[in-house]
Amino acid sequence: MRNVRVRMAPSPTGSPHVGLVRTALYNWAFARHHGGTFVFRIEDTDTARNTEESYTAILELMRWLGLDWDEGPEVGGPHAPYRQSERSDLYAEALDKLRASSYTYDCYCNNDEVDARRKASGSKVMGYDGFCRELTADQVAAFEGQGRKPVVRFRMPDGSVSWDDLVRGEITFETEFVPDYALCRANGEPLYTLVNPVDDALMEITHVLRGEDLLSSTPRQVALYAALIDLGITDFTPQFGHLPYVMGEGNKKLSKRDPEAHALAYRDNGFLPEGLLNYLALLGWAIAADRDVFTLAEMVEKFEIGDVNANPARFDLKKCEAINASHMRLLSVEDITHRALPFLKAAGVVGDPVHDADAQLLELAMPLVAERINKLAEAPDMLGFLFVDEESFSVDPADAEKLLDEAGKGVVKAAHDALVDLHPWSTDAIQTALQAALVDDLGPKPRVAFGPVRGAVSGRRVSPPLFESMELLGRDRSLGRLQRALG
RNA sequence: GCCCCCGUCGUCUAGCGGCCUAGGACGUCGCCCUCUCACGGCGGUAACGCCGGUUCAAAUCCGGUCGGGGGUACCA
Repeated sequence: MRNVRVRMAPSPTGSPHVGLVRTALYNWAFARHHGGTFVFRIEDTDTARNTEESYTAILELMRWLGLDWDEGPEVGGPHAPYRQSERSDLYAEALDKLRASSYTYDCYCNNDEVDARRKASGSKVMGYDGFCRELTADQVAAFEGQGRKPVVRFRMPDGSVSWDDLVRGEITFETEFVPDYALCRANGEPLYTLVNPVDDALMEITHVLRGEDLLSSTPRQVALYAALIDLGITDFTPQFGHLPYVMGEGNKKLSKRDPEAHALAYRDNGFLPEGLLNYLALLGWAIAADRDVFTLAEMVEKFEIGDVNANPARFDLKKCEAINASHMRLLSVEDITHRALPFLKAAGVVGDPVHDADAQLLELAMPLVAERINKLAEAPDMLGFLFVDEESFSVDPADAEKLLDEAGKGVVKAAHDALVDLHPWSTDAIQTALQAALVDDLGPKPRVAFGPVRGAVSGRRVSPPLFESMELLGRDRSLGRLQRALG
């Protein structure tokens, strides 16, 4: 078999979509599994819709995910450049060859004329009717005389076109239902229909793994490939595999309007790239009957395109979070600390750069929270109370109301009294003292007894373990906060 | 309308003729653990769209039907 070469070819329009990530992942995993080449190409021929922001976001996304490409923007390669906007001469050349052949013809029709003819003929096929297929020189002269500029149309062959889809098996289209299509605009600008197959051919792409939405354009490409081969532009047709959609709520494709659709938002919300990727991999593929959590390396080892499911998958944020949480559990405390740092800095929990004292405290505190957060972005809320200045410290108003009523204050007072002369100030000693003072003497259930203390000290109803937290906070600050809660 | 794709628990899936009174995961419900939360443990809930056919035997193969999705551009 020829060396595997696959590509991801996004259009830089809008904010990158999770469906794009899934497609990129499958291509990447396929390439890595087969020891092939992963090409990254930017399809920015539609100048009206492309933006530089989107282009930058896609690169940033790929880098964050760790889906490295062997050829493409910023890394170059033998088929550079990899942005279609910089490859115009290549398309012009291919178009010239096509135009000089009988595979295409110049077409002078406009939409209204085509519509009118269809209405008159009663044809059920919607697209172009082939009117200009056999124009005489006189007819061409007449159109030119009217100042019309032609588009170049590909002449679909008679009969049928079929291919063995890598995920769906044999697919056949009768070409009577696949109208002749334009390869470029009348102003000469090449269209996707030309540019995409030509680049795949030039870049020697062997397997085209793309979204199901391109399924119906595949017969056109297969037919075009025959022409490209005949014209010596390439010498083989790639294999195609059409991946199922990633759906949103209801029965529609996950759209850019859905917040879950935006890939970079997962990074900003504290997801791990390995968590997102693992979840997305599950949308259409399974590593085993009884396993959901795996590493990228394991995926590379096991990924077969033939195992990909053909039916569309609904995106489920809950499961995505659960898979992410599993990956959090796989990380060392040091790793989580390192990765949570940007979130802690952004929230102002620690400074940037981090002071030595904060770094030390973080090292002690992180083990307490690492296993109780499911996303990195949850770290600041859990840790903030340890780092905040006493002047800025405050108890969450809603939690204060629940925890620090009259009874709660009684508990806090008792806790303060029990701890004021405590030595040493250690987790064990604090726990023993509070247990004796609050539970054994006053009698309430532990959860009732420790709640108000937790609120007074951490400022929240939910916090890292109380006694450990108080040890880290130190005697003065702990007692001070208890005192404050009483006032 | 026409063409194409798809159809297993609420969701993602395993299943590729007998191992299936259909397995796992998320969700959900109950219980346990417990200083809160999270983790963890145990148990429950819940699916082969429908109708025919092939076969000793069908979730698995075939046909039809219904349902969902996509395409039908001088968008990609």
